Order: sequence, then C-alpha cells, then structure tokens
Amino acid sequence: MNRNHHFTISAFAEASLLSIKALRLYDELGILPPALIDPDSGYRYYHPDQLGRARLIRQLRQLEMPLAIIRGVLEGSPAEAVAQVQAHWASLQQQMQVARVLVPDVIASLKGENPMSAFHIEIKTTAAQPVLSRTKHVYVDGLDSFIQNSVTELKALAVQQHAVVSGSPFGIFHGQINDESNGPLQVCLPLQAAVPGSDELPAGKLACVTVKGSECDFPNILKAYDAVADWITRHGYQMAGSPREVWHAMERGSEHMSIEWPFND
Amino acid sequence: MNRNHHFTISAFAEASLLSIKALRLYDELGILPPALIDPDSGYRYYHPDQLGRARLIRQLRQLEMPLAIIRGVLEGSPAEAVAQVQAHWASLQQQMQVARVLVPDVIASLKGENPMSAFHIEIKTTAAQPVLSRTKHVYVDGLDSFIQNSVTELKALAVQQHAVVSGSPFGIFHGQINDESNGPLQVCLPLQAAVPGSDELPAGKLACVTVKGSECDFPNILKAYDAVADWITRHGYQMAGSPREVWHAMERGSEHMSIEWPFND
DNA sequence: TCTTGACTCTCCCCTTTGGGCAGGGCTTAA
DNA sequence: TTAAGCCCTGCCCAAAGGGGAGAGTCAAGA
Repeated sequence: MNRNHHFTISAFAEASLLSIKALRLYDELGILPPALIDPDSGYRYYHPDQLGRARLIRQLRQLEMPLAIIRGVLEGSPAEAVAQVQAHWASLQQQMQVARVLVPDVIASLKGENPMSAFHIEIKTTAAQPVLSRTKHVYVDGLDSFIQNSVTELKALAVQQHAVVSGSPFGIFHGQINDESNGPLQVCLPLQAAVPGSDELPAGKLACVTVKGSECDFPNILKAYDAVADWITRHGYQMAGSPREVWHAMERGSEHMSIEWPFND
Repeated sequence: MNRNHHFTISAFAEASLLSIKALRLYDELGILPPALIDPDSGYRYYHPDQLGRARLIRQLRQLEMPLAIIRGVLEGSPAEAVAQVQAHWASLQQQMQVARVLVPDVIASLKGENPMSAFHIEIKTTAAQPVLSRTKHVYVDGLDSFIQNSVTELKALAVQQHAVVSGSPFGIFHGQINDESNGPLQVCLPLQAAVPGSDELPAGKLACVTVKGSECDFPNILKAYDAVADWITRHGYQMAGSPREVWHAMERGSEHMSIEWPFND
C-alpha cells in the first residue's frame, strides 16, 4: 500500500470518495495528475496532500460543474474560484426558477386543463411593412446586448435617412435562441415608407398576444408563444413564418411586449 | 409548405420550438413519429395536432427529464404522468438541497477556511472484532432496505447462535454507494466472541467522529467522512481500509451515528 | 420545361463524464 | 514458483443532440 507514503490508485479512490475511472480521467485531463508515476509500470501513486484537491473536485462535480470549468476554478486565484462557484450556483438557481414556473403548467396540461385560455388572442391584418433590420446569429448571453445595440443603431439610421418610424421595434426569431441554439434573430424597426436599405415584410394576418411584467421574463414568455401557436392550429390555420416579439416597453418593472405570429388560412 | 395541411419538418420545428435534429431523434426513438412519411422521398410531415405532444416534450426536456422517462410520461395515463413529473420535480429539489449545503462549504474551503475543524476526532484502538455480516452490491435506492433487513437478519442469527452482541450495528463501505456506484456494503453486527459463520475484523486504530440529527443526512454526512480522512492524512497517518458507519440510533429526529476509519502509522 | 436554390434525407463523427470489459503486465504473499 | 489481486492501456457504450458531407427532393421563376 505504501511506496514512500504514497497511495495506490485504489487507496486514493477510497480516501477521496472518487472512482478509479474518474481519477484516471482527471489525470488524463491534467486536473489531478498523480504525484508520482512509475516510469516502468505506469502505476499512478498519489500523495496525501492531493486529497484536498480531490475532495474539491468531487464536491464541484456533485454540483454538476463541468470539468472544463473546474479546471478554471483550480487554476485561478481563490477570489476567482469563489466567483466561478458563485456564478455556477446562480445558474443552478436560475434553472430551478425555470422549473418552478414550468412544473405547474406541465401538470395542469397533463390533467387536461388548458392554461392557454388565460391568454387573450387578437388578430391583426397588416399591410406590407417596410423595416430597417439587422440580422445575426446570437446565443442567449449575447441576446440583450445585440437587441439594445441594434435598436439604437437602427433608430440612428432612420434619423439619418429621414425615415419616419411607425411603431415599436421588434424581433423576428427565425430560429430558437438559447444556450445551444443561436437564432438567427432579425431586429426590426418599422417605417412609414420604404427608404434605401430597408426591407419589406409581406402583408398578412398576425395572431397576437400581449404580455406585461413578469410574464415577459424567460421562461414565462414561452407560454405566450405556445398560446399563440396553439390558437393558430386549433382554429385550423397554419403558421406562415417566424414569430415576432414586439418591444413596446422594456424598462424594469413595466415590461410590455406582444408576441405576434403570422398565419394564413 | 402544406401537403394536405401538414407541416414540413422545419415548419414544425419552428412552431414547436424544437430543433430539426431533435425532431428526427424523437422520431427515431418513437416518441414523436411524424403523422406521415412520404415513402418515396422519406420526407417527414407533421400534423398540427402533434404540436401539443411536441410542446410537452419540449417542456419536459427543459426540466432535464431524460427521454426514456418522457416516453413513460407520454404512454401512461394522465395520473401516472403527473406522478412521474412530480417525482422528477422532487428529485430536482433534492439535488438543489444538496447544492445548498455544499456551496457554502466549497466557498469556505476555497477561501482557506477550514470547516473540518468543526468536527471532533477521537482515536480508538480496537482488538480483533468478531462480527456477523452480510455483504452486497447495492445502489442508493436499495440501501436503506438492505441495511434494515440485514440488521434484523443478523440479530436473529445472533440469537439463534447464542452469541452476545457487543455494540451497535455498523456498515463498512468498501466502495461508494450512489446512483451510479454500488458499493459493496458490508453490514456488520459486532459480537463478544466468535461463533461459527462469524468473520473477524483485524485489530487496529480507528479515527472516529460522531454526528447527530441532520448531520447524519446525505450530503451532510460526507463532511464527516472528509473530516476524518483529512485528520488522518494531516497527522501523517495512512488510511488502512474502508470507512465504517456505526448506527447508534436511527430513529427519525434523533439520529446518532459515528464515522470510523481504520488507519496506521 | 428546365433550372436553381432551398429543403430534406441518411450516415458518420463529435461532445461530456465516466462505466465496463479484454488482454496483458506488476506485485506480493504463500 | 505460483496464484491472487492490482494496475495498465485501449476499446466500446451511454444521452441528447450538433455539425457536416453527399445525395435526393421540392417549388418557384425563366
């Protein structure tokens, strides 16, 4: 068991409450290399001082922190490490918040209740709409800043082109945007008349729902999308394009948006 | 876009907020097969009525429910489905409870504080100990019942063999026990003298810590293991075998156990 | 009717965190 | 010396898709 007071891999596994497989992996990834490797046999020998690091890794894994981030925690200063753990903890809590909202909905819909009916759907028939727009692939983390920047930029462009803005800015979600999927998102500013460089959205019908306050936050907002999609299909129509999110007001505490989805008969 | 009012895969992806890749996977797994597959081209066409199921799958995936369990939710009765969602929600909450306990510890130890010192370590020197025992590979879910049954069985065996029980029952964790790892666990009943069928644990020194109440619950109990392992190595000793958990009292509200770890110089 | 561009298909490889096993070497105690 | 127990590397596997190649399909404009 002892080779100059070193642990064999199985003894170290037992002491650290990690598995042998995990230890070999952490060696390979360089986040917990053994203190000593016999060059002849390739046997791994661990020093008792490595138990603290092993224990930390075990605890972070128990928090489902990815090894890539654990590496950062181990390499950074204590202050950075604490910050990363806290950031991870915050994301766990946020995921939990999502679940807290979602679970009652799922259970209600499994029971046959219909939470969609809580939303009031309106129909709008629109003429062709000239818009200035910016389109980009973006993940959730870059979403807010892309929207802010684009709206600011488009408003400036409208002024420069002497174009008259005819409504609230909105975004067309051509693909989902989340941690893994990145749109694209087309941020639009509606105009009274076309100008050079403007696009034109086709005329058509929109199914709309308006939400305010906390209903605008993720993941609650998905309920509004579902309600609109549900309404369209339940009335025998078909979706005809990507859904839009109209930003009437986005100040903290008084958010006000609409979800609008094109459809046809 | 419409082939007898069916969605193409990309239209359905957009309406359901799922990705095309996911839809193809759900088809392959049989949990969301398209309403129609063109036998010539292999193209998938979805019916609007399938949106509800798609939405449900999306929501359950957002709760990180595995597809295998989602299949069960979809196939079972509404009551069963609700029960499975609630069970999943309970496990999410439990995982969160683990994190709530672990995070402050991790942060404290990153800051260089030492929560181990909160435990009082005692040293015991034991003679060879005859025991009746039962050893088994078992996962967490079977843990409690295996312990209960084994202790009951061993006590009956002791009576039958006219052996005198000399202490509280305990378990030797030869390997970790959790969702993926299954021990083995050796449940032991200490005897005053050997009888036929009894084993003998070797004499030696034990580092011990006693915990009560909520400190006995997972994951808090891991802190006690860490504290003992830490004490042993910090004092220049080595662990000599697997840790033991002595069950002095296990009634709800008045749990009382010791963690004992053999070591040598 | 043909072409072109967008859409879709299948097939294969990649990710992450290990678990499980095979074949072979190492160590140690009897 | 031999057998048992450890340990090594290397390979395949899981879940839930993402990414891309190469080939076939669809629909709209010329």
